[in-house]
Amino acid sequence: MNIGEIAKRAGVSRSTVSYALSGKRPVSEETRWKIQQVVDELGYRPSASARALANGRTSTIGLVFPPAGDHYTGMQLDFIGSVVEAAAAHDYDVLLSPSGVDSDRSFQRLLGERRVDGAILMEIRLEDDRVDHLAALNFPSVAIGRTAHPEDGWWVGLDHTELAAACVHHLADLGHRRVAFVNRPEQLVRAGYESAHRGLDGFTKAAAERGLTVRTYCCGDNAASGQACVEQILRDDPATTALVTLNEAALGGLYRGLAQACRRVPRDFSVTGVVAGRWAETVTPQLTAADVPAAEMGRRAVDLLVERLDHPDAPPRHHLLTPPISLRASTGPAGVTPTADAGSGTTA
Amino acid sequence: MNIGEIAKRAGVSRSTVSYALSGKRPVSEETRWKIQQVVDELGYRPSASARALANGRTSTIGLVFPPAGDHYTGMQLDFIGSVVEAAAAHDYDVLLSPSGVDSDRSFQRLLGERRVDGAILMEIRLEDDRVDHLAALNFPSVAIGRTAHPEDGWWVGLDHTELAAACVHHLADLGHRRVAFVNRPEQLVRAGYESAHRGLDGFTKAAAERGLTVRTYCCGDNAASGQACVEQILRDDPATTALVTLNEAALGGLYRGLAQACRRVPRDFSVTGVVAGRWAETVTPQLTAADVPAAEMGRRAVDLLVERLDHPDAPPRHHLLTPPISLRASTGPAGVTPTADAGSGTTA
DNA sequence: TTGAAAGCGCTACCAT
DNA sequence: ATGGTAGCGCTTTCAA
Repeated sequence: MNIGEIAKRAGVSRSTVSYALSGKRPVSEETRWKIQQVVDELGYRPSASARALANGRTSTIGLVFPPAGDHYTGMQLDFIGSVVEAAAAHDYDVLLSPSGVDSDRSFQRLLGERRVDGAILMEIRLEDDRVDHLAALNFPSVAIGRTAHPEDGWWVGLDHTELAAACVHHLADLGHRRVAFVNRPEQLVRAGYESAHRGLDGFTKAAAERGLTVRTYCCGDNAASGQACVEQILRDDPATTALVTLNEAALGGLYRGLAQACRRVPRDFSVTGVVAGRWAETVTPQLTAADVPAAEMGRRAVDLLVERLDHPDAPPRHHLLTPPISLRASTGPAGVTPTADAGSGTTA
Repeated sequence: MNIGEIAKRAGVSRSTVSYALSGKRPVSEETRWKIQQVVDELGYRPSASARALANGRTSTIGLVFPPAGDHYTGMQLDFIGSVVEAAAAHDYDVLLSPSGVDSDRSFQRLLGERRVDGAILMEIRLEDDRVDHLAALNFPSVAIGRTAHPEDGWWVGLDHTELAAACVHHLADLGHRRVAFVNRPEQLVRAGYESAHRGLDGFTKAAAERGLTVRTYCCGDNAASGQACVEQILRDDPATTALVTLNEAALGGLYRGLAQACRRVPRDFSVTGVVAGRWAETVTPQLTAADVPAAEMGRRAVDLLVERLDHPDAPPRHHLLTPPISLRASTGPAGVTPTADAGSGTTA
């Protein structure tokens, strides 16, 4: 059933039906009522394809996120959820595109076939061909994260440098002198992931500033890798008393590794990092961490995109967030020097 | 740029360009080459809206999942991820719709405006108006989960009854006599969530069969609720020595509650349930559980849907999965009767 | 092997 | 306040 059918039954022209429904032109009370009557009776809804073709807008935004290498992290889930709900609030639907790079089929479809009015990009790299490509096309998009050249882009990001530094200062204030850094997987670091690089930077600089002895590690996005990573850390330097991590998915494994090495948290060993709040609260003891405000970021990204869609020539806007560290239960004062054999007691 | 432009530059008609691109009609080698040349040069891609309007297919499938009440669980993430990737493999895009019920705006848009060729439904209720509605319309869809009347539907589901029963038998075999059941939030149970109901059924029947003393609880989808739930369990019956849970998101809190009540897992207390594998592995000790094969289920759902889209009159198909329990480290023989004061030692 | 043209269902301009 | 109609860009019949 189409608009012509409605027009016929209501005894008016198709354009009148269109206007009555869109409200883009005044329609007499009586006519409007008659049309609404027919529409309700038949349960008519205009075809999205036809409308998109006619007015050039799809009322859909694309959400571009990388294909699961290993799998997805909880934070990604939070982003997806918040973006979808924020978009729904603006009456936009969300089309998912698992694309890590510019050349992915799905990404090309999104843009080339004009399936969406705008896009939100996740998992930004410092040099990101997707961002560059969209910028070159002046295609409306907002990044969750920022590249090495964020000046004139649209994005909402986290100040990972600052956050990682805050973690270091927190630990240093507690007296820790030998601290490890647990990053995302090496593959992602090599790919230039923003959070991994800026986080590492912030950690390294702050540690130097405080005169700490540090070691840095990459770690797979899963519990087993986290456990292995802790074993490696304690093997490399049994005197390590704390760690900072960006790797949410490894967190459970990090805790397990510590437990098996008989390092009690936070008595013998402090753990902190940058992690979405609700995941920080699932571990015991709960993680003291800079809480990634994923829901807020997703919402803001959508708001920014909608603004950009409504005002094609608006100047670039962005939000850089620096959430505070939430003090929970995983950090404490550095105790007496841990005995070396506590470290060597690690089980395989 | 449109197909007419390509036709002009290639010196052929628009229909020839269309056929050259779709391959639905033979085109001379020479002509095809010329067209491809122009297409590549201009980077032409046909408009998805125009194509959808012309041939009635959007090459998009809808993924309907409930709006985050509290938030999303890890399992939901796994489903979303696997559905998106499986769809991409079939060259379908995925449109997300956060709709709990039939009447949600987003759900109505999906169907009424014909934005998608078919849909995959998550979080099925025993009586689910979305499923009924789609069935009545004969709209191609596949449910992840099954209603109370699954006979002639398309779905891929988990045998929660069997799975929960298997957990009970496992515990009973280990000598546990007093076992608690930790379900999803009461709100979801009331709404009729399939997994919550069938799981509870399976638990109850198997426990009766084995002559166990049981108590059942509802629990919010987060760590704090899990912790509170364990406290309640030990308060209600300090002699409880094991629990079965379907509540993945509460798992960390369950463990924490146990730790704070000084019940060591698995020495003093056994924990098991139905949980996606990778989440079972993030807790310490790792959870012995029936692993929800989320990735496989998502993939199968897409395969089923694509089959249904390709063969509109194919008879209903479905998959009922019963994954085995993966023995990890959270269950053990029931020990000596726990002392009552271990329970009363619970902190608030 | 190719072309012409009639839609697909809607929007929005131009009339009245 | 309303109607007629020309597109939007593609697919697909019908003809040649």
